[in-house]
Amino acid sequence: MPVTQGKRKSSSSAAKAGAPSARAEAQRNRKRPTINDIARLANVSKKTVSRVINDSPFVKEETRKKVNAIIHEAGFAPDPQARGLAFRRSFLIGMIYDNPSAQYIVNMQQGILDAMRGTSFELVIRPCDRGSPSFLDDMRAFVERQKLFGVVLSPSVSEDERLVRLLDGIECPLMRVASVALGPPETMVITHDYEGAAEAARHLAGLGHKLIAHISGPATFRSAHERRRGFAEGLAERGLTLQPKYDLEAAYTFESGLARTQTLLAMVPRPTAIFAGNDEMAAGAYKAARDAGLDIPRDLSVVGFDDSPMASRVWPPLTTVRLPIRDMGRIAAEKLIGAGKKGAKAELTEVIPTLVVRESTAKPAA
Amino acid sequence: MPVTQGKRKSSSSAAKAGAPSARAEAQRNRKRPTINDIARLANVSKKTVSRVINDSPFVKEETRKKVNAIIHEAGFAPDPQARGLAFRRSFLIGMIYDNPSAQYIVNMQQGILDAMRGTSFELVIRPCDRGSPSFLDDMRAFVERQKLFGVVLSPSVSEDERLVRLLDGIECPLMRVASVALGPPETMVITHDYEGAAEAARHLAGLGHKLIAHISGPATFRSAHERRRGFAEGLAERGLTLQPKYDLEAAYTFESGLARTQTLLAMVPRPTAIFAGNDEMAAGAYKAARDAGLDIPRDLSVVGFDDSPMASRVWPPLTTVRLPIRDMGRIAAEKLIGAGKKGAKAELTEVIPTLVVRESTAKPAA
DNA sequence: CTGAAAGCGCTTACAG
DNA sequence: CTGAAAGCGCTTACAG
Repeated sequence: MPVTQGKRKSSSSAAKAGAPSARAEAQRNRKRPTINDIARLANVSKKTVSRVINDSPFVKEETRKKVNAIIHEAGFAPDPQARGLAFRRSFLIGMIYDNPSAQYIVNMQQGILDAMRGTSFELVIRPCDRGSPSFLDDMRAFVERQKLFGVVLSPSVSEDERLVRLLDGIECPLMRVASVALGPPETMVITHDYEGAAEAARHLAGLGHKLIAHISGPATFRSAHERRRGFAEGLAERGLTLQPKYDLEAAYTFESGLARTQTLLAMVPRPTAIFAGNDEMAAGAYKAARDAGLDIPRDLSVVGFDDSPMASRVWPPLTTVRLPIRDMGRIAAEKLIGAGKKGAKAELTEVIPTLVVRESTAKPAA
Repeated sequence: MPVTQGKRKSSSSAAKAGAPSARAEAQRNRKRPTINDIARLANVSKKTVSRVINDSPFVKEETRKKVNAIIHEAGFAPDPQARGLAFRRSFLIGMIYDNPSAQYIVNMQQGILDAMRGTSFELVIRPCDRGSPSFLDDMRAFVERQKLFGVVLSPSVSEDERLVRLLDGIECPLMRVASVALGPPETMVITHDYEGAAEAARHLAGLGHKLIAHISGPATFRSAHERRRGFAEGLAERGLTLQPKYDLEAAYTFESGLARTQTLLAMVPRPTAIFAGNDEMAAGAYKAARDAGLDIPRDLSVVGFDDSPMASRVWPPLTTVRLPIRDMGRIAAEKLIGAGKKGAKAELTEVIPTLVVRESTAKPAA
C-alpha cells in the first residue's frame, strides 16, 4: 500500500490540480471555511446557505446548485457544535447499555455506526448500572447536558420503565431493542427471542428427545421469559411439555449454568437434552457434563442462545440460536434518524433469530 | 428496588425539601439554567462565573465559594456545545480502532470511560479500515469536523504512521496504545507484549519442553513481532532456541491457527508445545490436536495470548497471557485529559502482561 | 481580582 | 424564494 509522504497538510482532494478560486481561498486561509465564506463566494446570504445545508424546499433549484457547487469545491462542512447550539440539540446519538456480552455490544455499535455512515451524526457510548442509586440522575445528566439527538437502549436496560419515563419526560427520542413489544412500535426493535427458542425446541423434539430441560436467565430479564415461553411452546407443538422440575432459573453466567446442569444431571430420570438461555450457560453445561464423564452429544444434547464467537470454538461446536444483532443496531439507528424526516414509513421493526445447528445435538441414546 | 413513580419531571435532588431561591427559580423556568442565570443570582459577571467553571486562579476565594454554591444549588452545568464553540475545541474524545477482538474493544472503551467519569468529556467511537482508500480522508474529516479534544488509537491502527502524521499536522492530541514505543513517551501507552511472551517461554521451558513451536500473528502487526521476540528471548534464557521450522506466521484467526497447527503436528519430530500469538489461534490449535487424536496437555501443551473469555471456557482451560486492557484504556485517557493541565507528571505509561497458568500446559510425555 | 464588548458558526423568528 | 437582525451559551482578548 503506497504511503502518502511529505504532504501532511494537504487533503487528497485539495491536492488535485487546477484548484478554482474557492479552493484557492481555502488554501490561503489555512482554516476550514465557514458558512460566511460560502455565502460570500456564492453571492447569497448565509441564511440561504443554511437552507441548502438543511435541505429546505424554499430554495430555487438554480441557487441550490450554485451553492452546493461552492460547498463542494471549498470542502465546506458545517460545524456540528455551532449547528447544535443554534438547533438546541446535538448531532450525537447515545447508546446506553448494560449487557455483559462484549460481542453483543460491539455488534450493536457496529450496526448503529452502519446507519450513521454518511450522516453528520456521531455515536457516544454509555454503559450503565441499573442498580446504582444515581442511575436515573446520571442518565438524565448525560442526555440533557449533551442535548442528545436520541438514544438507543439495548437489553436489559431497554426494559427499564423508569428510564423510559425519564427520557419521555425530557423529550429525548429513544429506540428500545427488546425481545417483546414494551412500547409504541415506532420506539421498538423487537427480536422475537420467542421464535428462536421455539426453533430450538422443535429441533430437540425432532431428534427424538423427551426428557428435555431448560436453564433460563434471571427473571429480571425479559428475554429469559420470552425464551422459556417460546421453548415451552415449541415443545407443546410436538406434544411435549416442559416439566417444572426440569426448568431451572440461573443467571446467564458460566458458573450458574455449571451449577444448574450439575443439579439436572443428578436427577432421575436424567434429562437427555438441555436448552440453555445463552451460550455462557451452555459452556457451563459442557463443563458439568465433562466432569460427570458424559459425552456431548452422545449422552447429552446442548443448545445455547446468542451464537457468540465461543460457540464455534468449544468442542463440540455448539448448536445455538443466532440473533442478527448488527442489523438490530442498524435498524434502531435508522429509525431514530429517520423519525425526524418526512417519509418516516413504518419500517421493518422485527427481527427473527435463526437456529444454527452444529455438533452438540444428536438423537438421544437408545 | 423501589421505583420512583409519578415524579417524572423532578430530579432526585430537586425533590428535596426547602429549596432555596436559586432552585426555586430553576423550577419556575422549567429549563436548565445558563451562565447568565448564575451570574445574575451570584451578582457577578458571567465572565467571573466562567472563571470559576474553568478553575481560573484569578478569582477571590470568597467569590469562588459563593458562585460555586449557586451553581450547585441551581444544578447548573455548562453547555458543552457552547463551550466547545467558544473554545474552538469539543469535549469529545475519539477512540479509533480496527482490532477484531470484541472483548479488547469493549475493555478499552471501559477503561477510557473510567478515566472520563466525573469529567465533562464524552467518548465517541470510530472503527476504521486501514486498507480503505478513503481511510486518511475519513479520519481527517472525523477529527476536524468534531474538533476532537484528542484521540486514543488502539492496535493495530496505533501503528499507522500516516495517521499519526496526519493528526500531528492538524494538531490533534493523540495517545497510542502499542506493544513498543513508536513515538514520544507522552503519546504512548506501552504494553510490553515482549515480557508476556517471555513469561510463556519460561513457563514452557520450566516444564521441560524442548521441541517448542510458535504460531505468530501477521507480520503487519507490531505485536506479532514483539511476541515472537519475547518468546525467543525467554527460550534463550533457558538455553533453548526457537527453530525457524517451528516458527510459523499466521493471521490471528481461528482458521489460521488450525492450519498451522496441522502443519506442526505433521512434522518429525513433532513439537510438544505450542505458543500461539493469541487465544483465537490457540483455539484453532485445540481443534487440530483433537482432530489428530492428541490430548491436551498430555500430548501437546498450548499457551495463548489475550486471556479472552473463551480461554477459560474451552476444555481444558487455556494457559494464556493477560493484558490489563481496561487499565491501558484508562491510562491513555488520563494522559490525554491531563496533558492540558498543569501537573502533567510523567505518569506510569507502561503495562506488564501476566501469565495465567491453567490446564493446557504440562510436562512433555516421557 | 473583575467586567463590558465582541465573537465562535450556525439557526430561528420576522420581514419582504 | 431570499435576507438582515437577533440569539443559542459560552470564551477570548482587552481594559481597568
